[in-house]
Amino acid sequence: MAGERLTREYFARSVHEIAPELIGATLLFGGVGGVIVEVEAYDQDDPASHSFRGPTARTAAMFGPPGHAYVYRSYGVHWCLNLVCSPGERAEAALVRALEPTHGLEAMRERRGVEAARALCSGPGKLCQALGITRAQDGLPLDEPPFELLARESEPALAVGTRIGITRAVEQPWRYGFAGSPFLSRRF
DNA sequence: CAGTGGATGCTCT
DNA sequence: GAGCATCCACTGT
Repeated sequence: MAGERLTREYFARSVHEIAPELIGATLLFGGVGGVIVEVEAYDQDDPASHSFRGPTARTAAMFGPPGHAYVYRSYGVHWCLNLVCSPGERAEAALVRALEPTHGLEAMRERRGVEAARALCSGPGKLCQALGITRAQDGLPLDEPPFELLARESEPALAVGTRIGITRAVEQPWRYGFAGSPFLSRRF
């Protein structure tokens, strides 16, 4: 299921190439995690992207080197994890929206306070809570512990749709998913 | 099921 | 001071 490690060099390309390839990859944090089944792409010319208006204190990691984490707080309550991509000088990122839990299910259940496997990581806020990811991981490299990111070994059936929870550039088809997975945040 | 609204904190205008 | 890349509980079918 899990292939070779995705290095920071891997992320030195456009998010529009990388995001669909991430479906089926394995993401672990401290040995806990699973298979990425849903991501969204955000580029710098995108009004919905945090990098659209240029660098700020919050978005510094998104303007940093690719292959690192960009973690931000959402609605004052949740954390959301992005994988920073960059073709040259552009600040782009893939928002990890859902995992199929495969490693450390009991740790996830404790942190989430729910039992059902499909409720553990079926949303960007949920998966950060399940894995224990917070602002403390903002800017950390993805190719070193406690992160572990492994390429997929086979190509899954890909679902494509519009992004969720945004108010600008709503029509861009930059949401990618593992077609038919029961672990998505929403059906396509 | 579908739709609504509250919680909550921080960033940027 | 508004608005937000969310989640959950609650309502009404």
